[in-house]
Amino acid sequence: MEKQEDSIWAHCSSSSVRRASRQLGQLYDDAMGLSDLRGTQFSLITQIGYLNEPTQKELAKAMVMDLSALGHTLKPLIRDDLVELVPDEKDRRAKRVRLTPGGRKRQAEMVANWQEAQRRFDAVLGAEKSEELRRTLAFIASEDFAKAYEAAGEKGD
Amino acid sequence: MEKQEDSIWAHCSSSSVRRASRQLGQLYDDAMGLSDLRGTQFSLITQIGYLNEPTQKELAKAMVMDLSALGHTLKPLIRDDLVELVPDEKDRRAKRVRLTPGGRKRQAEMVANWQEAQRRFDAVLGAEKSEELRRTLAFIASEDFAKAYEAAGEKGD
DNA sequence: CAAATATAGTGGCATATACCAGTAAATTCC
DNA sequence: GGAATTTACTGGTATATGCCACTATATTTG
Repeated sequence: MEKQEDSIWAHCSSSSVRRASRQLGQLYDDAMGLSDLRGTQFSLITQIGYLNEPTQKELAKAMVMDLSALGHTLKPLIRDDLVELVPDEKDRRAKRVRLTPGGRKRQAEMVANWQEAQRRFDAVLGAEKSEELRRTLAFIASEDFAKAYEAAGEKGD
Repeated sequence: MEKQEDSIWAHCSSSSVRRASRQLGQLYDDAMGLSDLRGTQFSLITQIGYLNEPTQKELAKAMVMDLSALGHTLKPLIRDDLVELVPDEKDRRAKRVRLTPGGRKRQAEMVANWQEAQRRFDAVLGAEKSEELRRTLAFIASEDFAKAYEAAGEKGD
C-alpha cells in the first residue's frame, strides 16, 4: 500500500494540471506588470471581446466555468468599470456582458504583455509542443471530453 | 487589430491550462463521491503522506503553491482533524505537516475513487498521451521551467 | 556577541471558483 | 391559457490561491 500510493501525486492528471496552472498563473500575472489586471481577468475580458456581447451563460460555457462563479468573477471588473451587464432585449432573464470603452482600451493595452509571456512560454517549451499542448488541453476542456469521460464510467463504476 | 486579438483566448497557454483545470476539477471532484473531501484536498493529503512530515515550506514547494496559500488550504483539513501541525524540533520557526490517523484512513479510502477517475481520464485521452501530458505539465510546474522562462526575457523585455 | 539580514509562518484582504437555494422569466404541457 | 418545468441569474457560503505586512526565530557579519 505504501508502495502503491507512492506515486499517486505524480500520476494524477488533475493534480498535474493544477500545479502547472499555479505556476503559469504566477508567470503570466507577473507579465501583466504594474497593471492591477490579473492574468485571469485579461483572459476573461479578451474572451468577452471575442464573443459578441455574450450572455453570462454563453460566456461561462466558453470559459468552461460555473455560471455563478463567472458572476462573482465579473464583479471586480464591473466595479472597476471595465465591463458592464446589459439586459437582453428578447429574454428578460438574460444579461449580456459587454466591455466598456475603458475595458476595451485596457484589454488592448495588455495584449503586448500577454504576447511577451506567451513568447517566452513558447520559447521554453518549443512552438510545436506548445501548440500541441494547447490542443490537448482544449480537448480536455471540451464537452466531448466530459461526455466521453462520463461514458467511460458507464460500465464498471 | 480585431483580426489579431481574434484568437488570443485560444493561443494562451495559461488560459488553456486553467480551462482544463476547471473541467478536471469538476470531474475529479465528482469522482470523490459523497465524501466531503475535494479533489484538491485528496491531492494534498496524498502529497503529505508521500513526503515524510514535510515542513509547510517544503510541502508548498512540492505543491508549487504559495506558502501562505498552503496555510489557508490546510485549515479546513486541520479543523476536520485529518492533518495536524507539529513544531519542528530543531527549527522553532518551522512546523511540520502530518496526517492524523483519521487523515491517513480517509486518504486510503479515497484512493479507489481517484483511480477510477484517472482510469477514465486515461481511457479517454489514451494512456500514452496521458502520460506525456503529465510529463509536460510536470516540466511546466518545475523550477527549471520558471528559470528558463525568466531567462527567455533577459534580452528584449 | 550584537546588529543586520534572511527564513518560516500567521493573519488580513482580494480574487478565483464551486455548490446550493432562491427568484424571475420563458417554455412546455395539459 | 394556466400549471408545471426549465432556464438565467443572484446571493450566500466554502474552499483555493496569491500578495502584503508582521512576528518570531535563525543565520550572517562586523
